[in-house]
Amino acid sequence: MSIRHEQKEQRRALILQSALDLFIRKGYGETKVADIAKAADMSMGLLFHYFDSKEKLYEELIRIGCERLKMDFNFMNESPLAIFTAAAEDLFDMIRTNPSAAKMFVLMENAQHLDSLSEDLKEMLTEADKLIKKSISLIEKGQLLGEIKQGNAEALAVAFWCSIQGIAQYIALHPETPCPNSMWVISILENREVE
Amino acid sequence: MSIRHEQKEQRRALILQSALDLFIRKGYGETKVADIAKAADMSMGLLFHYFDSKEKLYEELIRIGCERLKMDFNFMNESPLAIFTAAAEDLFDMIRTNPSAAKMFVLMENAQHLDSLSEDLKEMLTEADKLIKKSISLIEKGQLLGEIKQGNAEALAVAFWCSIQGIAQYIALHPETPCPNSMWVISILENREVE
DNA sequence: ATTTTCATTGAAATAGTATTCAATAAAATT
DNA sequence: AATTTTATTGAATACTATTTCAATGAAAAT
Repeated sequence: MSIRHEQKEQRRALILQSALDLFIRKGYGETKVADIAKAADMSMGLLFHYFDSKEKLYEELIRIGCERLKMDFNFMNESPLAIFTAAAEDLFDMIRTNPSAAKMFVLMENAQHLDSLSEDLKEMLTEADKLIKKSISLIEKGQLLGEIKQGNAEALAVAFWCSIQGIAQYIALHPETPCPNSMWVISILENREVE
Repeated sequence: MSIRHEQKEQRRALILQSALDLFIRKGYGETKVADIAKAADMSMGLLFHYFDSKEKLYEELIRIGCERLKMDFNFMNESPLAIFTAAAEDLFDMIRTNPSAAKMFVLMENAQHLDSLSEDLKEMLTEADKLIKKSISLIEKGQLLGEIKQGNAEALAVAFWCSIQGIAQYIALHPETPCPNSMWVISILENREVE
């Protein structure tokens, strides 16, 4: 059980990789099974030997994405701005060093708006929105401390997370581009008034 | 020639509006003509009375988007940072006041990665990338003047424009959310070192 | 009032895609 | 070496989505 077993894993991985790239470039619906098979250099028939359906393949990708991208930022002892700084650094490191992680990031975002998705998967995916909601109170705390600039806390949270999202998306689609510095998005939050 | 003529315009507008919303939420491929017809409360047959095909409908939206969103930032006399500030203000005003403009913004971004699109439309759409390229020299100028922080100019341009893109996308999909302040994304570029 | 035009529909035709399957070749097991 | 298992393909099938069309009714023109 060696040659076959190894090849099986490799092929599965190749399919997943090709599909991920196509899904984030063209979207789920415009990506045809034929496209994926072609990108992975195999017949459509064989692809269905590895995955029951296009949807199952997609769901597998989301499951992998959930694994990799799960991150809580619950360092209760640190200051709010330090928590955001650490989170941004982690994400940008991931985006910079691991191209497929950046792609995953985009996939997860896109998947949220897809109707035909099993309920348990949808639940996993509402993370992003929760991230914004969870940030609000942290931002308010930082504003009291004078670390974070004044303004509507929800709008600040949206600005911060969506900037990262937008940048991740660009880097995922244009991997050769120099990756921005994580501190640059921190300046969205940072209060630079002199007290 | 009044009742019919008015209704015709209204229906066309309603189709375009419904389609735009669906396209940015679900993507082109996952949006079925049946969905659009249902959202616009008419039969599929009638939809095809107004538009020759799903693709033509999509192209019409892009054409409208190009009209509305065309903007050069060629104020050669102003300082680089002032130019970026003005551009960000314009865009955020648009996003804040006109929900369908925000949606257009997202549509245009998504459309770039769509294969099946006539060449002339594709050409109109490469704007966004050009925007980043055009910004680079302006950023370098600002860095020399000390207005804009140090760092790779292309990466700064990506950070700036993609942040706006990410925020616009979120607001388009969640119109009830409070809109971030345009100055917040300017702080991505702004140099706050004391000279 | 009659005719013409056109908005509208639902169903039928067409086209496009996902999925299955029977046949084959190659690897593993006996 | 013979047998079983499984990877692989290309064609057949089932399914889904788009597009066309003939029929109907309502507005406009005569």
